Amino acid sequence: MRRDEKFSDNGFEAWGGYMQAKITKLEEQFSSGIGKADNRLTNIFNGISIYVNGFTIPSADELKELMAKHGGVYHTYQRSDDFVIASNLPDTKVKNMSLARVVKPEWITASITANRLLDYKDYLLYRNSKTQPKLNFTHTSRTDSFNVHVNCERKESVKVKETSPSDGYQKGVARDNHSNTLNEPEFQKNQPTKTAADPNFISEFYNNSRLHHISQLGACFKQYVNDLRDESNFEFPARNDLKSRILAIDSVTNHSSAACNHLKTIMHIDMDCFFVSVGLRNKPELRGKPVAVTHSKGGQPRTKRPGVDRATEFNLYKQKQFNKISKATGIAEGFELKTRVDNITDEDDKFGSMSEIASCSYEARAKGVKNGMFMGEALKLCPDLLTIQYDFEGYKEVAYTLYNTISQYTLDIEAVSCDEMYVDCTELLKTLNVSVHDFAFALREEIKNKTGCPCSTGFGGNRLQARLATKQAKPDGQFFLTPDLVDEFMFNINLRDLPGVGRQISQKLESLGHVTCGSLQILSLASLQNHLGNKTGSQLYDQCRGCDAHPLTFHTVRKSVSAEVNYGIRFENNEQCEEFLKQLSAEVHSRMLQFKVMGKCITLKLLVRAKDAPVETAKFMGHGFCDPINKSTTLQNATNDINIITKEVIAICKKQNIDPKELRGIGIQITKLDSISNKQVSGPISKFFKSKAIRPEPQQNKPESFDNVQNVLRTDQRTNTIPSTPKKNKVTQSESKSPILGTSKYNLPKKRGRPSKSVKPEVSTSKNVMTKFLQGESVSHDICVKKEPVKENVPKETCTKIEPKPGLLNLPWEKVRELLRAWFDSGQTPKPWDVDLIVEYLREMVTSKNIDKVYILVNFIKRKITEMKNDNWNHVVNCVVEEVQNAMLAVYGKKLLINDF
DNA sequence: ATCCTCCCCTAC
DNA sequence: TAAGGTAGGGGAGGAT
Repeated sequence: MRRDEKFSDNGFEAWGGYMQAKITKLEEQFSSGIGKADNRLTNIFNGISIYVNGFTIPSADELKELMAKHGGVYHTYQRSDDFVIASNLPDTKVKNMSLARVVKPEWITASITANRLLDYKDYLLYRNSKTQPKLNFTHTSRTDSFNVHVNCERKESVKVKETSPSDGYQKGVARDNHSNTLNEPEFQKNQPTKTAADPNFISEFYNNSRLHHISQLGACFKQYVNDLRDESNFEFPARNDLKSRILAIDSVTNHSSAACNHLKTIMHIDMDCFFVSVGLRNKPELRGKPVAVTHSKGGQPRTKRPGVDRATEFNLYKQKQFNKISKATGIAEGFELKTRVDNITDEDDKFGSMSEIASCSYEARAKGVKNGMFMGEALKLCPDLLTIQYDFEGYKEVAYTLYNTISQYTLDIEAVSCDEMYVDCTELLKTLNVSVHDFAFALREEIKNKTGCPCSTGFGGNRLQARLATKQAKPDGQFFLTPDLVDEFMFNINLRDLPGVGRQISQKLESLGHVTCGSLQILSLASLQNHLGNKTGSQLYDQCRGCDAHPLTFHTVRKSVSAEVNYGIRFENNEQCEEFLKQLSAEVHSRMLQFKVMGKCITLKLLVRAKDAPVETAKFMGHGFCDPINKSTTLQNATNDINIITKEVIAICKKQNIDPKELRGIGIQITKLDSISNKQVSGPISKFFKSKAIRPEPQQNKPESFDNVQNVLRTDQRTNTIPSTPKKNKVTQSESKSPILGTSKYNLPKKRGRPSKSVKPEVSTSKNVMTKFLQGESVSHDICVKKEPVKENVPKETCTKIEPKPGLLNLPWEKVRELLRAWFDSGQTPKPWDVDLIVEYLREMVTSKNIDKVYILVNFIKRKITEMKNDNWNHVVNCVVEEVQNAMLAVYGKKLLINDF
């Protein structure tokens, strides 16, 4: 039923009929069996609807029955004689219902967003009010949605009366573990959306934040590559399979191997419009159409919020941007700035949405839509743009599959993000003895089959070339930028497309008259450096010629941990602000535990509404035009103590003397990190042999990857970081390998996997003890200290030589590395006897001609110690290397290849 | 010269 | 409505 006519003041009755029509339509949809009942009910009712008795709508029981009939758990609530509330969302939404009981006429607000619930809430306010506000009804035929605008002065802000726990809802109401918040004051200022003053804001916000997910997932895969390289024996049996698949390709090229044997071949691989591709896996009917992933559902106009002044706010952005460029280049006029707010209209226009597009399909890109663009502008460019929801679980799943696919062929991987990586294919291509094109074809095919998503690959002699090649290859293609092509290829590349050249630098260069690489090649190195600084200048000088000296980094070391929220920050008073700082500190603290780091430097980042900026932001709940404030404290010692962090952060904040009402963004960053295990005491290697005997039941703890899982799979509950669930004991190592999917609902068949080493039963027992022991070792410091000291810790200085000298030879060799890692992480000065133990082990490996393992171990040791940058340890490397080379010369007459790190 | 601190910029 | 996070590199300018 469509209602294009404007409603009069008695429109509520008609609206009751309208809702009835919706219910009827809903029933039709159910009987025709389209989609899932849950979704549709949510869409139609939008969480909650209030029905006023007297209209031709179902009674409470009828409604309950109706909803129950269509599946899902729905609850109805008889709230009073006047009306019935129905909800399919238990608990949190239930809180809203008490509103109906605390209606007072003076609470009517000046302008009310009119989505279902609020329509009727406001109706109720209206009904009880004496002021008789003027009502405007609008109906959007495009989305078939219905808005009501209540035009009335607000007399005072809403205060909600707290109800007693037994009051206000029936028995049998489903509650989840947040039920204690059921009767908390809920309805602030008649605002439908939570602000940061709400107790669950942080987790809810992070659950919905695309940038948060991108960032966390990216970090997760960097760690994953670290872990894989640490644990790997660098054997890649799956290569055989790949090779046979390549040979089976019909058009396999007959020239073998890479074009340039002596040069490196770098591959860059990137999923095509990742979020969209993942979203379309189950929506084949949308393929080939312009699709975007965004929170916005479409082009329905929003109700104007009072106080919003988009023109003023956008001008401020633009002016600031202009000032920056002209200051940097000395050019004061004559260039035109384009910003992404240029094409945004007012809120109540259908092109006024400021929801950001996370990813859009190539069909949408063809019309000019870009990632990061606001929905309003995108709709102008592409009126038939379709939107789909985020699927954060799906992204993890696909990304994990991508990484596992590549890593079964090589671990020379630099993880860029969840959908993108560089791979050094030099050795792989040489071993396979296939052409770049055939390799790329087979690989892309495999990824497409496994994930259902297309990807593109670019190849070149360095990371820059590979990356630009990928851009050329997209979508769903591959491109090999061979050396003979480089010069011509580079000439036409847009400067903006160079990695590292963003908005500021490209605008600067443009104002200097350069848009393409070819053009920039005219500039001298000195002149570039003059404009952009030393490093940036020389990097750009190289880049525009297709050169890039940066090697891939396969192993990353985290340098900072931070958490920030620049959305929904609207505080009434200092208490709310302080409470939020506490919560954010807790978030940072939990991440520090997860990454096992402590930090020395604490930075508080604040966004404060700029003086001239409108109080209401153009973007709903956004931060608007702000002045940034960053203040930091450096502590004496590194810490991960939540109390210290909280205290410092609150102290810094107070010092700034900022009106909490003006705050729009808050972040906490910890830098100058130390690995937490560096703070441990006692030498793990020697200790292990002792502890095996005297420690019957070692502490158990989940493997590190579970932290990642917990954190990344975060749904609503904030997990403490070191839980010990009995079930997790049983998780095998191979299961826990996935940083993402290890625990849970995804029981993806584990296709990846090194051939398991044959392990004898008794060794297996010791392995178990060992594993647990080492995990116990890596429990974070602040937990350790609270526990009763473990026996071995007591005589730590006398924890000397291993008495019944067992040697490392009895251990499975991959365990040796675990042991080594624990040793490196012990934070102690290395003991000579431990060094002897290693040397003896390596000598033995050389004599028994286990060179591949010696190679891995020695390089592992060298890399680890190089990373430590600790002089005490450097001599260990020298000693080990020297002894190993001596043995090598003795046995083989040659030295072992040792890498530089 | 080299380091530290406070930014700005870029990338996903 | 909307969910504008997070990590790393590097420049400017002052302290050592």
